[in-house]
Amino acid sequence: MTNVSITGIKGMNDILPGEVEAWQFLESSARRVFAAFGYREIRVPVVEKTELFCRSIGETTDIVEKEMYTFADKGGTSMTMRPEGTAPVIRAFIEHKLHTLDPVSKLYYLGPMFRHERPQKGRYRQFHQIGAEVIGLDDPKIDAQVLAMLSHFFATVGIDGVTLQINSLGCPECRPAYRQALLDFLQARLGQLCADCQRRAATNPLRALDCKVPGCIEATAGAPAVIEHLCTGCDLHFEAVRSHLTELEVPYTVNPRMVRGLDYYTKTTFEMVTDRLGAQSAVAAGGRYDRLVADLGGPPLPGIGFAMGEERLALLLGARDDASPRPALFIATLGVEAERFGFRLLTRLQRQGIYAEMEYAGKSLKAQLRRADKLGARRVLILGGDELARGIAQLRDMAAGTQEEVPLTELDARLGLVVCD
RNA sequence: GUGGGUGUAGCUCAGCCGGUAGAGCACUGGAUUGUGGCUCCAGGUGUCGAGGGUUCGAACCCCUUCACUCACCCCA
Repeated sequence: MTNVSITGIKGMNDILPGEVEAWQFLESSARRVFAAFGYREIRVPVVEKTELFCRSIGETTDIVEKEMYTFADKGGTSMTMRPEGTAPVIRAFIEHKLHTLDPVSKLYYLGPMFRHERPQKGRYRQFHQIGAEVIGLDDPKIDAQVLAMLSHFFATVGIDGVTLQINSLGCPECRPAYRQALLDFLQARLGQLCADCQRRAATNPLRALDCKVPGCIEATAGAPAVIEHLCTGCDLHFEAVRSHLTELEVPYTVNPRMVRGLDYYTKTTFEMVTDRLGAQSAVAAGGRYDRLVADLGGPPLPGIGFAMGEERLALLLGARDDASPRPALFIATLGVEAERFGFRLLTRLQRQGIYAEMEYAGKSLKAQLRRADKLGARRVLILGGDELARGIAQLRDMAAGTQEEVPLTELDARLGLVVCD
């Protein structure tokens, strides 16, 4: 209201008490699930040299072309707030030669990412991802295992209504031929395509397959699919992934039109999609990147990974029961003496890990009880001048509405306090 | 970057055809000078998002601007 107050930055949100519990639940669930599959956490900086993202994500992607928070530091180096997590993780992997410790690295990370886009539902400028990467294996079994883990995570946190879609993008061997086939197909129907798709035909023909304009969906209905143009190696790999998914009873559908926004993907790609997020459909996405480690100057190791959007997960989790903590004891006092006694007792309880509250503003007993009720306190200790004089306190059970007199000498035992302080 | 919607009390919102604001919830106090929930009573701060214009008079009409929001593009 006051026009002088400082507000937060557009698209960068505060996560308040009441919301943060869902985030903690998602993060602890992810840690537990990932640990069981052998992943270890890695923490990397939020800022990297700009070049890292240009080289990994691709110079001509939207992310690199117009969505990065890039600035020059005081030495003049171009720095960028990370728009995704895989590139920094691979950079760290290479820099610390993690492949010399173990031929296979399974890593996970979580934290904020930054993209300068126009915010909307499920899409923010600072958003948070939970991601995992496996480096050093190209066996289709690991593709299936990654998907099994992802799918299990959703089951664990209780998010349903999501579907796993998979596709294969081929490799540098089979992709050029496919790209040409698609290009020929689109060129022949250019007139039927929307303006955006006509542009895409020139820049990124795969995107035309993803267009939502009815005319384009119709025009591209018979377009060649990547998975029909895979080379033998990629085809065998994809078939093996599929059969392993069936063995592991991971439900999935093949979406031959699935497209990636980052250039480094090869072979298997996948998304966890939903129709409950407004215009956003992907809650998690990832794929194989068999060239990336080498492209960034590391050993020629294959990799596969995914990232989940934490805001999107939280939206799907929906409003959960308010888990605000309830005090085990509320201390209500009347008079200076009693207040002093109560304040000491309060601190002793808190030091022993027992959540206790009291009123600090010297209000009426009625007001104190009202606050105790609002906080959901299970019991209230009532201490007035009368009680102090008699060496007792009233211990009230809020749910039952009953109370009893407890001698002060027995108070510690009744409140579960260890006797020596 | 482009388009739509919405801005009125702490929150959710009402406010007709222009006559300078209301309800519910929440909060505080009281009914009960020391006993919560239920009930009843009382209590109010709004620069009506901001700036300008039309008018005797604007929350309402016009213009501009900002914020939020949804969607396009694109993506987790």
